[in-house]
Formats: sequence, structure tokens, C-alpha cells
Amino acid sequence: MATRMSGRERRVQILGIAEEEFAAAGLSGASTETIARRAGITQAYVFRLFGTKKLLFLECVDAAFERMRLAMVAAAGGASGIEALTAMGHEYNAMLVDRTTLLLQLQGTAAAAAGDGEVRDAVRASFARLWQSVADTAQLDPVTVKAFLAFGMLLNTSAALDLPEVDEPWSRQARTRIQPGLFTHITTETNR
Amino acid sequence: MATRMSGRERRVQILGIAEEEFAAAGLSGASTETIARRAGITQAYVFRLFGTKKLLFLECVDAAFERMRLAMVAAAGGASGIEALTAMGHEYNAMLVDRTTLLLQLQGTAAAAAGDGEVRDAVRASFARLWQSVADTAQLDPVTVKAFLAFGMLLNTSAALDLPEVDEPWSRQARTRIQPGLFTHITTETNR
DNA sequence: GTTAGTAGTTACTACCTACTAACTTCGACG
DNA sequence: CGTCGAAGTTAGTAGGTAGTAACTACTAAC
Repeated sequence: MATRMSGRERRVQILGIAEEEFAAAGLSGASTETIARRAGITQAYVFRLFGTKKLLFLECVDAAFERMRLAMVAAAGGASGIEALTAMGHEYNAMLVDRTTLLLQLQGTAAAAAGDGEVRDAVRASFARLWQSVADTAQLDPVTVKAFLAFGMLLNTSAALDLPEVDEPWSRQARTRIQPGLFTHITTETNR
Repeated sequence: MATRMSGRERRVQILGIAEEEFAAAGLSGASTETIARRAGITQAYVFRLFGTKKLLFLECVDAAFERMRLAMVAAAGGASGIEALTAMGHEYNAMLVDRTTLLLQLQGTAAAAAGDGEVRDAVRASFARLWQSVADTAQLDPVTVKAFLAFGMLLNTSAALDLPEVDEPWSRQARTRIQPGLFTHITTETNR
């Protein structure tokens, strides 16, 4: 007999497991049955707590974006400009070890493509919040912000393909850290 | 009674439909039944022609990457350096209207995360070919190439979230075209 | 000790899934 | 005409799917 948990504890536990499953397999690839079994409960109880599979998925994706967003803001630590962007870049790279978070962003994006309005709107909103936070924190021109987030998307791809495990020239180049000075030049160029 | 086609014709037709389905719903989200019905044939015949769902999916993803790769090479048209990169950037942006191709790259990447070795290896290979072609064509330093492809990944995200339909500041910024001069500066910075 | 609320299960429905084997129908060629 | 290969179907298997309703067991408070 598994230990009885409080509702809140159980929710947290399930969310953790669901994040791993959805990160690996996506919305339609993951199964609520597997999630429940891993948590040591019945699948029916997952539905009681989260309503539908889609709602559970969206909660996971939202949490991943929010985790990333807060990590960026925290990394900047009140600074702004190039200094803030450099710190955030550092932090984004550090999150490569947390594949689950990066993959959830990717899976959320992929699921948004399905045309399902509910999912698409939710992921758009999460993405918008992240973008807005980075922009507000850095307080740099739009193109610099765009460049920063573009590198983020490449990092998500890198996580999905597990590029750190690939020892080839192109893969090593994909993992090259960008010089902080890069962003200065982008700013200079587009601000005229 | 549907018109009878040659094997080659049928393959091409099915691939076209399958690309749309997989682009929208991903590997596990799309159904072979739907693909078959849209093609006006039975689902069993799809398996006869392509073996498994996964193989059909991989053929679609590979075709998308290859289409993109060839478009890049063609856009450069024998040029190299910044000139080539600028032309390729133009072309990548032009492909925004072809959501299917961009989405297939995203769905392939997402499916690669599932840990399935076969899918992961195939997508890695496709991605490597694209990277290599861009690098060989541009003949610029690795960081510039990385920046170029990073913007590509952001464009894929943009396609998935259908950002052209979103009329908000952050979305408009995400769709801003990058000035060609940008890449010159990146190059200058990292070549020392 | 009863009550009440919450954590959790059993048992089920209705349906969709990839995939297979064995059969049929068509069209071109000798 | 006949036959042979290729295009395509019928009919199935075996198993997984999200989601529901109704029930049970535990725990804390009075």
C-alpha cells in the first residue's frame, strides 16, 4: 500500500513525472497510464486531479516556460543592458543540463502547431511572457532580444537531438558559447 | 472507383499528404488511417508502400530538411561569404509561407527527443547535412553559421505558433527581418 | 463513535491504433 | 485471348487510449 499523500503533494509529484513523460514523448506520445503507474496510483486519479490530459500537459509546459523565465530574471539580478544579457546567456546555457525544461518548451511548441486553439493560445502566452521578461530586463533594442531568443531556440533543438553526445565538428560548433561582445555589435548596427 | 496510379505517382501523392498530417500533428499525433483516407486508398496499402509509420514519417522529415537545404544552396547561387548568407537569409524568410516544411523540421526534432534511436539518428543526420551545406556555402566562421541557423530555429517556432497571425509588439519583433550587416559584425568579432 | 471530507480504486466504455495476410482487380504485353 | 505482375482491398488481430461513474478506505474533528 503506497503512502497516502495530501492533494497538494500528489499534484506536485504527478506534475514532476508528467513533465518527464511529456518532455520525452510530447502531448500525444505520452500516456496518462504510464504517468499514473510511475506515480504509484491509478490512472483514474490523475484525471480527477487534472481534468484532462491536455490540461495536465499545458500545466507542465507552462511551468517549464515559467521556470526558464524566472531563471533569466534572477540571473540578471537587477542589472540591465549587455551585462544583464550576458548573465542571462550564461544561465540559458547552464540550463542545458535540465533537458526536461528545454524539451517541454519544444514539445509545447510542436503541440501548438496541431491547430488546437486552446493549446496554441496557451503556448503563445507562455512564449510572450518569456519574451517580454527578457526584453524588459535587458532593455536593449528588439533585434538584440530576438537574437538572444533565437539562440535559445537552437539550444532547445540541441537538447532534443542530444547534441552533447555527438562528437562531430558541426555539433561542436552548435555548442560553441557566444562571445558577450556579439550583442554589442548587433545593437550598434541596428540602432542607427 | 478511384483512378489507378503507378506506384511512383502514388508514393509521391501519399508523401505530400503525409507531410501535411505529420507537420500538423507530429509522429504520434497523426494517423495512417487519415492519411490513407485523404489519398483515397486503404490504410493497408500505405503500409505496403512504406513499411511502417515511422519510416513514412522519417521520409517526410528528411524531404523537408532536404528541401530547405537545397533552397539555401540554390539561393546562394555559387556566391559565398556575406553575400551568400544574405541571400540564404532572404530565402529562409521566404519559406515562412511554406509552413509544412518548417513544421516538419520541428516535429522531426520533437520526435527525436523520444529517445528512439532510429528517429534521433535520422534527424541528427538531416540536421547535420543542412548545417554542413550552409557552412560550406557561406564559408564563414562557425559562430556566424551558428547565428544563421539559430534564427532559422526561431523561424520554425514562429511557424508553429503562427505568429504572423498575432498582432502584438513582441510578435512583430519576432518577425523583424535582420539586417545583412549584422553578420559582418559577428564575423569581425569572432575572427580575431 | 459517528460524521464528513478527501485520497484513492475498480471496473468499465467506446474507440482508435499500427500492422498483417490473404485475397482481388486491373492493365499491358505476347 | 490469356497470363502475369503490379495496384489495391477485405477483414482481421492485438493492444493501447482518454475519460467516467460509482464505490471504498483512510483520517481528523467533534
